[in-house]
Amino acid sequence: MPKKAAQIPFIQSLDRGLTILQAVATSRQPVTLGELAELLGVDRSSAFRLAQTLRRRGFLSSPAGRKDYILGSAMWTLSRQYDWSNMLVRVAHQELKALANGLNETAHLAIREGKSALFIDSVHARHVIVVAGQTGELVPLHSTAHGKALLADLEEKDLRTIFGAEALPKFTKTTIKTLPALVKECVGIRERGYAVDEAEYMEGMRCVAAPIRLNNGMIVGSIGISAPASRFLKEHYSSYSKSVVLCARKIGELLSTSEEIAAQSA
Amino acid sequence: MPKKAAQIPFIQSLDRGLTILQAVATSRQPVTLGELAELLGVDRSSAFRLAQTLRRRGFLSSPAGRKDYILGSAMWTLSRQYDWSNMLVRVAHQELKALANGLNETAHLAIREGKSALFIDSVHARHVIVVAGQTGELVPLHSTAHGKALLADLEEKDLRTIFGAEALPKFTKTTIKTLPALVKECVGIRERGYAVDEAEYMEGMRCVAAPIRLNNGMIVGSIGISAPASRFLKEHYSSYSKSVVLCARKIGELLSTSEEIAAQSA
DNA sequence: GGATTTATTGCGTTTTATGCAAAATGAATT
DNA sequence: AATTCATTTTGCATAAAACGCAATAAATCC
Repeated sequence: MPKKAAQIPFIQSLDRGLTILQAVATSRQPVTLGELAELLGVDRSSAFRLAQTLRRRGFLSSPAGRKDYILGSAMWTLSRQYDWSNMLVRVAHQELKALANGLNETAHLAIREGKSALFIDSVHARHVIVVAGQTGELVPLHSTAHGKALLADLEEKDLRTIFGAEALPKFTKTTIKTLPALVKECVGIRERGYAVDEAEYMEGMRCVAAPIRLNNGMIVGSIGISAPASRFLKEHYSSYSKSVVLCARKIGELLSTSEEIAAQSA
Repeated sequence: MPKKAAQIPFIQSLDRGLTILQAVATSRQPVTLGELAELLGVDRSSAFRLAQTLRRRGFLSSPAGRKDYILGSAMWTLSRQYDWSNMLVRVAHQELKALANGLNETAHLAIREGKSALFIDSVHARHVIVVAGQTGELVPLHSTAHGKALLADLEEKDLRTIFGAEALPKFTKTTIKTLPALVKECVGIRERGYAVDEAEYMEGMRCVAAPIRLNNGMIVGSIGISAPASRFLKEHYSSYSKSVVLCARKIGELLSTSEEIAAQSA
């Protein structure tokens, strides 16, 4: 068999360590040494030394008095202190630009922050007066396309945790008023793949947004197009949403840089 | 380096890979190969292969068209899907028990979840009627000792993000009413190291809680003691708070299991 | 208390990670 | 466009380190 010349060099023991990390992270139970050894197909002693290395650095930890492994605080610290939004901006900016220029309207990139959606990047089309959504702006989750796209996967109980028992703040006639209505909206978004905003936050504004998903499905942000209803007509929804969904998918793929693993030989 | 002579076996290349991860995570800029090589004190080619291994697995990634490294989505996924509260319960339960038994009152462990504090574990003292705070209960952040302890490090703008512009929900006469008042309260908590609840959520209940911090200072949970004011007198604050703060610190140390594996003997 | 499982350590051997050097790539300068 | 300089990437021989084996220690189970 002709082997692909471009074999990515890789460090076995580091790779094994990462496998351990992922195994421990995805297991609901603490993971024992034996399980790790079997998973990697190596001797217990090897698994032991790998796990010890991870523990020394705080990437793994053991429940008090136990020998098996759980994730350590280093993982927690690392992921929390890292500026993920910055990474998202970097990766998505090109696509955002392409989207805005392709449709000649303003495109936004948003993430969830607390009980709001936060615009972390935007590209304004040329010759178009900017009407809304500066970078850095916080908007409600339940009354904007971006916000709803970010909520798309949540169940009723999760939504209740976020919004509590109070009535949802009302901004316009079309703002979603109740939690059950929001739940239904989320189902629709999951089915269609995108969310719309029919002047639900600002009068006279329309918006389409799609959730950006990692390859495991997790929603990490949203991308969308907004414009005054005078220019963004109802008949545009079909084509705009297609572009937005495609763009969101592309960004998701860019974020999930695990393509090369498939190219491996057995 | 005055590092403890470690008989702990460790895998060099895995350890180096972890160093890379941490370096990339703590850098605000993408990190170049040269920087990694220098940091590790190895040849560029070695750093290259380590970084490639991390990238293959999605732990690192490169900005579009660039060669330097940023954190990859695997880190994101891992830390998000892991059940951190479960880990916290495991690590803290012994201490929680000791605290409750030592003071003979109910002790709680809480984390922040959205705009609420969530009780994830509790130990009830013997012979004491349980009055509040079952595991799984959600309570407001601004009107409970646990909630305020969890907010302690936030600045005004962060608090505004969480609570929005609306008035803070009022539960009792003593509930904190305004955001500026909450900001001031947070400053006090940072100085004292603990938060108190003077019947701010439930009439007739007192509570002391302290933030649990990782060794880098990040608040990841809170621990505290609650009881009816009839039994938890004002003059108890001094001693109770001392115990609670100590307990929080101990849990924080247990979570930050960076080096002290040697201490786990016998 | 003995037996069985699981975790840990020591050691010789083989694998593998490494540094070197050279090739490719890319950026900057003229 | 040609040349330089810097950085990334590949090939390879060798030193180093990771590995499995086997022995020992610690836990767990009867």
